[in-house]
Amino acid sequence: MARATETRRRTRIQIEKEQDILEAALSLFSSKGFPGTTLDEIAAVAGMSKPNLIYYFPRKEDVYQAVLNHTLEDWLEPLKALDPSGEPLAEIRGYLHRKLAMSRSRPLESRLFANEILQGAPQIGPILRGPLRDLVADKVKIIQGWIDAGQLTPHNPYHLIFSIWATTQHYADFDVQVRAVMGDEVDEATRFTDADFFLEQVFLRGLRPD
Amino acid sequence: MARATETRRRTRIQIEKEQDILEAALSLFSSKGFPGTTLDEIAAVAGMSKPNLIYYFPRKEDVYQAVLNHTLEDWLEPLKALDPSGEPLAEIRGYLHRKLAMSRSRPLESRLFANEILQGAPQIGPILRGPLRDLVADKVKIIQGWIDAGQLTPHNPYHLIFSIWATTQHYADFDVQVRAVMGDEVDEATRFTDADFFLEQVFLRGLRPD
DNA sequence: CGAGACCTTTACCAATTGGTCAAATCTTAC
DNA sequence: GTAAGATTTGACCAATTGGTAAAGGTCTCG
Repeated sequence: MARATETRRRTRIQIEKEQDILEAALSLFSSKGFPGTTLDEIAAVAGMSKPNLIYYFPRKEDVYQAVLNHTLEDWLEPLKALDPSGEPLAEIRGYLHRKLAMSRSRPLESRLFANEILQGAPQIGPILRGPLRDLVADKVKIIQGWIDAGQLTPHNPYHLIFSIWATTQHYADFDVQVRAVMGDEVDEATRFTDADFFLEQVFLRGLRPD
Repeated sequence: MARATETRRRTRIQIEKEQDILEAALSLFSSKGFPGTTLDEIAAVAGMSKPNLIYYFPRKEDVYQAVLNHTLEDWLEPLKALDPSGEPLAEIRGYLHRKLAMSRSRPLESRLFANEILQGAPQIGPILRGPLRDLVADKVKIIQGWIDAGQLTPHNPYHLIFSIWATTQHYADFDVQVRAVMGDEVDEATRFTDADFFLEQVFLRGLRPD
């Protein structure tokens, strides 16, 4: 046995192949969801036979779980970087900016999570109710502090965070719709530049105290 | 033959059973996606045998297509109701309100579309690029008119519409995450009231001209 | 009522899918 | 170089799935 999770030191081949598998799986799971993706497809995209894939990840769920975990850390990074000692409006603008940049650079990851959550978060439910919840609670406290200090217009910080998630991820998750509605003549750079400008304007004007 | 789409007048039983099927299918497709839903499940929830289900909808895709079509009209209604002759900020507040109310009253429909678009809109792609695109273009023109008249802060109306879609649908599509993060002690009414208040504040402050 | 259309089900099927197994091949550390 | 361990694959399997066939039961309308 040479399972990925084994205590035994990981082989060169093991590292490479697992990487190939995770890449293939991300691309498939993110666009077709868990039930819509087959092991045969993943194996084909990863350039190996199905039994070989199963040699590295014994069950389909293991592949999926691995892809989720592999992505999760990066996903929380933008929010973690919100700095309590920074200037409130600048911090929020920074967060907005990082999150939107993430939607542009990592749309597959965004859609992977969107799929997972849409289906009721069967795998990452505990993470949402644990680490994510704690992280958000922490940042909410920071934002509330800014509000109490009169540096932001009073509002419910939870909904501010949800709104930032929603608006920024929209450009990754609903990319097909955005392009269908705007027309393909609007290129990616323009789309994201305009979105950034719009969101910054609305949120900053909306939050700046009188 | 007694196909749903036949020119023959529809039977009482036909109407009832098709309704049962569409309800069952909506509930399943919206939470498990197209590939994750089986005909056996739909039939079971609809209270009939699989061949009986197939009698009404010969192929799985037909059921899915029917659910989508059945929902589509209602889905576009809130945006259609945006009135060119109304007061700009009141119209936008009204739209925001209707759309959020929709997320609350029809979360299954919201998740159905989210699933469909996430997977690349294989079925409703043409609708997005046709009727939806035209409808949005029309409303964008109206909003642009308000901007030109100095009644709204200058911005790109496309992104305003996307932001309203994103923020309001978030409470339906990512309901599991919202509840996980806020904790279940925050009840639905509070959640939606607070969201409504927050969104209204941010968007109206963000759009009101100086 | 009764005939014809409509509805429903049991039994079945071929294809796909996640996963197993044993044998063959390749790597690596000595 | 070689042996032990790691990797890879072809052949295979049971379960599930979308869908068919045929025959029995039910509704409706004159």
